[in-house]
Amino acid sequence: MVGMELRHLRYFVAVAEKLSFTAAAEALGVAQPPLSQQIRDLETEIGTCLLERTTRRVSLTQAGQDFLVRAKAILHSAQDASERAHAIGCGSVGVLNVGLTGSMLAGPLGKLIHKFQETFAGVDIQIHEMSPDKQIAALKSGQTDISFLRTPPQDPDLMSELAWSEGITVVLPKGHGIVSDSVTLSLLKDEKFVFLRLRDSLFAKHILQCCIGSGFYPTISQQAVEAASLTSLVAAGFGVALIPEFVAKLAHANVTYRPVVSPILSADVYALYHLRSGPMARNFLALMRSDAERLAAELRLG
Amino acid sequence: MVGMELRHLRYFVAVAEKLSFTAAAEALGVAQPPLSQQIRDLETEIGTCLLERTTRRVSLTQAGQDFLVRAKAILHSAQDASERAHAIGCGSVGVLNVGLTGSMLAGPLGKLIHKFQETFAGVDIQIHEMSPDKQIAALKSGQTDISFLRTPPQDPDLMSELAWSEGITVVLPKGHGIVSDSVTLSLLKDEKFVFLRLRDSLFAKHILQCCIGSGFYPTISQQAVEAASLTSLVAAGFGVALIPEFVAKLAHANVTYRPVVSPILSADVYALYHLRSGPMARNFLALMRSDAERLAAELRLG
DNA sequence: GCCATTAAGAGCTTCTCCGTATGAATGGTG
DNA sequence: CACCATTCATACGGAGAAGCTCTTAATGGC
Repeated sequence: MVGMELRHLRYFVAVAEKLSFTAAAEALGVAQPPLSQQIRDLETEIGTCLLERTTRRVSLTQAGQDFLVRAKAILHSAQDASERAHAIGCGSVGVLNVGLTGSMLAGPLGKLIHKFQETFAGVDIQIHEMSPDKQIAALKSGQTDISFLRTPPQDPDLMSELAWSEGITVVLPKGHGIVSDSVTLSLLKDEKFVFLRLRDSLFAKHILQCCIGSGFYPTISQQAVEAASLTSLVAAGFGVALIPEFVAKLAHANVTYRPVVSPILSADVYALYHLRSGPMARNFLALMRSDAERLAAELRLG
Repeated sequence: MVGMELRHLRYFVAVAEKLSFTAAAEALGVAQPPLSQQIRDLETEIGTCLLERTTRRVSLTQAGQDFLVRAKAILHSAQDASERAHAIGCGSVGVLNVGLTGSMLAGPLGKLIHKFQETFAGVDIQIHEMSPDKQIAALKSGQTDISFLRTPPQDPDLMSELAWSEGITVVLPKGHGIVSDSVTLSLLKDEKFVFLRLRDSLFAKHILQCCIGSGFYPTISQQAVEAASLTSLVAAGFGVALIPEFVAKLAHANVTYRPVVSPILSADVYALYHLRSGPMARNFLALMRSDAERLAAELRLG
């Protein structure tokens, strides 16, 4: 005999619980002789009798009683391990680490995460707020599974996919001279601007390029780290700011918002994931894609 | 595939720990192609990939990492269950319930139990003091595995075996007229006797028969339940007593002991055990037999 | 670009697990 | 008391699975 197998345990447990070889054989869907043979093999392997049998009665030895408990536990563990691995393989169990910047949750991501948690109740979503460069490093090291950025990096290990597009909104201090419902970028060329810190924020660089594209280099009066701070700085009189549409959802009493209608600016958000990202990230992306219509509709509504 | 087997787990753990099919195959003593096949079968059975493999590198998926931990635990449990059952089957692990009367430990039984505990360190000996009839009931119900009595009962389920023989000692109150080093039973025919309660004690009945056999019916002044009480009653002046030799080891200041030399009386102690007693009881009996010479020598020395 | 290494596939062999037929033992019943 | 029914063990043959050898495809290093 080369070794004990789970089949031996399954057979033994059946016999031990029925206290009958014939009844156990029927329950197992095998004939009685091979069952007897397998039990015999098991006893030989272990080196002790597990069952006392006469032709009329089957009973457990002390060793058999102890082994029965353990065999059942082992079979249960095996079943559990199999189901668990399957669930992890399907992405329906585990921890999904999501990297994002603090200002990202104001957009559609919140609803997406909520929907994902409803669909995959076994998955625990951990949100990690971090700066864009940290996000990329975390993705590459495996600390996070998926990340949301406004500008995807060039990296052969990382895949990027457009998650959603937002319009860009200008934030004006209350009582500002511009009163039209919408503005053009060039209209703002003489304003002072509040920017996110150009060193850190790819989004800020993008806005800067848009301004240059509209024929002016913006005067930057102040730089901030957190996107939510921009609105407060505008309210404090430091100038105006260009922010992603959904960040403007965070209403502020002392400012007014105006959509930018020319040029048509977009603040794209990309989902980033590793080439060998797990099934949970794939599920998240799949849900995101299937949810694209809802996001698009929400975008049209503003 | 009919079901997962421990073989699959053994193979998977080998591959997962070596991160190489060829190295794992060599370690397992099988060829590489069947190993690949078995892993593939396992993945099909579970319903998810456990290993990511290229022709140059093997790595674990998340599901594989989780499954590896559980598979190792299962294999360990199986090994442990097997070894444990073997140990119980050998009688080297478990609880041995010994029934005896309180006065029995004064003899060679103490040393025997001590020696058994040294030999079978995994066995926990539980001593149950109870009256003879309770001992028999306990044996038959399985509450005890082995019991020590001075007269074996007639019962088809119970086996008895002579454990040891003691001489019989007469206990005299200090200053008693008999001063010779040894006495004959008939010399005591006019004494008052302290007996164990005849209703309970088979030993007392035996002594009574011996007296009758020596031509007199003893005058019983008092009956006791505990053998150790006999000596105290003699010291208190209730008469003389006939007790097993080893009980006389419990010295008492106000009495003297004299061996009975005629007739040669013996107080036999029998080991009782159930027909289907476990291996621990068998081991105990085997040790008792192999120890018989030592006991006999001790008996000769008195 | 070639070679070494590694995993996977094909075909065949061996082993073992299982089913049928049969035997032996025991407990109940007429 | 003998018979019968039930139950477990044994014997043997066949189907299927596991394993081995040979070979192929793919990848990383030189």
